Amino acid sequence: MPISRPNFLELCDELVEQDEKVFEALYRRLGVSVDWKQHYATIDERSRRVSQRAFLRNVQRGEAYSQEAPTLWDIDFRTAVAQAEMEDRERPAAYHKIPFQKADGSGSIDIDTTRPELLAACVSLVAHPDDERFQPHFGTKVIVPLYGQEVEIRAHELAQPDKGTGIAMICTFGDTTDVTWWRELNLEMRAIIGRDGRLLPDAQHDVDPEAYALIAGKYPNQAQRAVVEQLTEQGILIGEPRPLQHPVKFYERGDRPLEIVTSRQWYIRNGGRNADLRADLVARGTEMHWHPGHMQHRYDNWVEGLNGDWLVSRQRFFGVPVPIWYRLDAAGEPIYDEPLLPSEDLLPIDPSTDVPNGFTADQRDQPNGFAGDPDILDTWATSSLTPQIAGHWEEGDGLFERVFPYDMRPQGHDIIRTWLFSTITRSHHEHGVAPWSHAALSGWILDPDRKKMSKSKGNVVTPMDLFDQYGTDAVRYWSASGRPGVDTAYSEDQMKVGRKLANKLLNVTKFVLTFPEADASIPLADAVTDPVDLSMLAKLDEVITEATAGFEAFDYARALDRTESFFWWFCDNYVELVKGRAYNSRGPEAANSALRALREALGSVQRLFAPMIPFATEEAWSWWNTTSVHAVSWPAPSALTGDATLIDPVIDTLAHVRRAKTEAKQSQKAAVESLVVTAPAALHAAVIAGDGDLRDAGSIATLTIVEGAEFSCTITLAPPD
RNA sequence: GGGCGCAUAGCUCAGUUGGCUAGAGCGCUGGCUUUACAUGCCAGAUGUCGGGGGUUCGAGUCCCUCUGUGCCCA
Repeated sequence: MPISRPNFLELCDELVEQDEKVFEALYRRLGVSVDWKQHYATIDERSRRVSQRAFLRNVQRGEAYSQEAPTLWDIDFRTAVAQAEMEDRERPAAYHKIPFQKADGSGSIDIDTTRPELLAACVSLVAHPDDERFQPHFGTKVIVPLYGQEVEIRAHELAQPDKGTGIAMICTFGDTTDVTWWRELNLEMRAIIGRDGRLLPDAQHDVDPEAYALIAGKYPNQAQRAVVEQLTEQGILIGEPRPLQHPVKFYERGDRPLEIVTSRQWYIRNGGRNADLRADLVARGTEMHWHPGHMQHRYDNWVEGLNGDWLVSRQRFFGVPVPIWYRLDAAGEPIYDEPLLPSEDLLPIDPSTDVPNGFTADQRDQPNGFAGDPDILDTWATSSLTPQIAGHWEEGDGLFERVFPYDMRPQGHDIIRTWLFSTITRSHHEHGVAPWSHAALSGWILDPDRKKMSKSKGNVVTPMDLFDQYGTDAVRYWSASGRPGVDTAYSEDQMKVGRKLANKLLNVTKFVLTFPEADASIPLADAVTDPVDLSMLAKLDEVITEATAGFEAFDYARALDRTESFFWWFCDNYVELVKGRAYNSRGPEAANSALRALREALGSVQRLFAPMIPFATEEAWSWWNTTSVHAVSWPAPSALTGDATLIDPVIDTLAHVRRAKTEAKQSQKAAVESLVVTAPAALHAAVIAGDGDLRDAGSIATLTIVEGAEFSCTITLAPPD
């Protein structure tokens, strides 16, 4: 059923609206804290306006241009494809050895080709200029088998002497090297493949029409069979075809090899044809910090390896229209050199329905009238403007001036060559700066076998089910434990660990809050007096410092790791150690020191964990605060005078006691008749400081300290009841 | 073929300018009904730090080389 572009866009908008709701629900569930009033869709009105405005500016400054040129073309999608969307795939092929008779009758020259079906498109033979085997032949002519056209033998450095027979045929066009040769050697055009992927119905000039009729209208692979059959029947083909594997260019979403057809397309200059611009864009990359740093190499390699400008027009329906019309001459042919541009205040426009200034609708597609550009801009041509779209560039509200250049672009490393590079290119052209100061590249989520997840493999896991099963915090915990830029294997085991962590946080909070609230009017430094408590807070200070440094270096995994290690130590050792004192075993002042320290640590830990496990921390925080944990300030070190290492021998002693009970298969509650700690004199003060807590935690009747070079404990358990 | 990574316990990984006996979690084994938590607690076993060479008083860490593996590009 035919449908107009506006109607099609309308249907797309409806679908987008539905999908947006699904995604918003997902992101809200994930706990992403963004301003939901600030959303946009890649194709909504503002995005179209910004995209068209930026493109028109590029056109006016000469950074965008249209050109009739050989273009990589997907015959199924019926559209041109940009360099960034191509990939090489190994495909079986076969060398066919074919002799070309010299035009002067002085013998023949053998060539090897994987595409004999393109003999009818042959425009030259080429060998390396230093190749002595062919030097005598340069400038002479040969006759193409079957089709009879005469072509000249040329020299070019890209010809590889060790490939095939060392001399290749140039066709318009078999591959991208053909395009280079064609351009640099100023060869004629003898194209035979059409946009539908079939061989054109009529033979090109100089090509024998009868021979060509046998392959006209066929797909290349069908034509190849026909040509090989002919070559064999006529005894031309030398030997059997020799199979080989070689890389063939595909559209990354396509199923059939790309062909090269000539068409008019829009390009944006990206340095692919200009070394100065290329150097400028590489320099933009050095203006930002890369996380991790080695990702910058990928950017540099990509920019330095570009071999053409950025093809931005696409022959598709859904997208931002190229905002251009063309005047038609008396014969109804477009005058491409003088495109008609809309004024910016009319944007966004659709040239298929809107009429350029000075024309009327009935002049559309009429001689001396106008025609709209039928193409759309590639999705990356709009995505490359996300800073401008999100920041309301030239939308009159002043937001852009406040947010641009941005602090950070977070994205996957697989789209450095597309999203990241194209964004830098547009920002360079439009604003003359790098669009942000930090690029944070995340790795991929791999399946448990460390394979990349993809729809085609069917190994994709969607998050919503995992949120239901393990809780959002658990999924976030797992994902935050993958270091920046490093691929992370999907692991439900890690999610279980995250679930345990969230649960532990809730429980320890509940426990600490069962104790009466200490008098908060007394400064922390005056209330926390016990060296054991001060030591714990000193350790916490180190953790806060390290976690903060981790975040500042974009290493959230490190921040999580340090916080988590401290937290489990805190629960299993510190809390167990001071529990008795908190229960008032040694009087209110001693208890108060522990209670203040416990709450201080809890408050910091909840804030340190808040970015990773936002829901459990918010819940736990709400039990004893009226604010949101996500709105309060980041924890700062307490800067008290504690010695972070003082508590270590105390915990070590407790571990010895626990081990003794475990080895005796006794409960940890079992009574200890006597504990003798042998320790170097330097550790005595620490053990003495922990004496009371140790007695409580270990149910120890008598604790004696003696001097000795090696730390050891002698434990006598009380006889069981 | 070029570029960039990775290789540490059965598994997933940490190990920041080289520095005591290489760590964690999971898993495994054994024990503990302990008044925040059995979604818990205590303890235990497991390593040629991929191979080789070099620098150094000292190398998982730095250099060279080889092997394996992954990504990007041609």
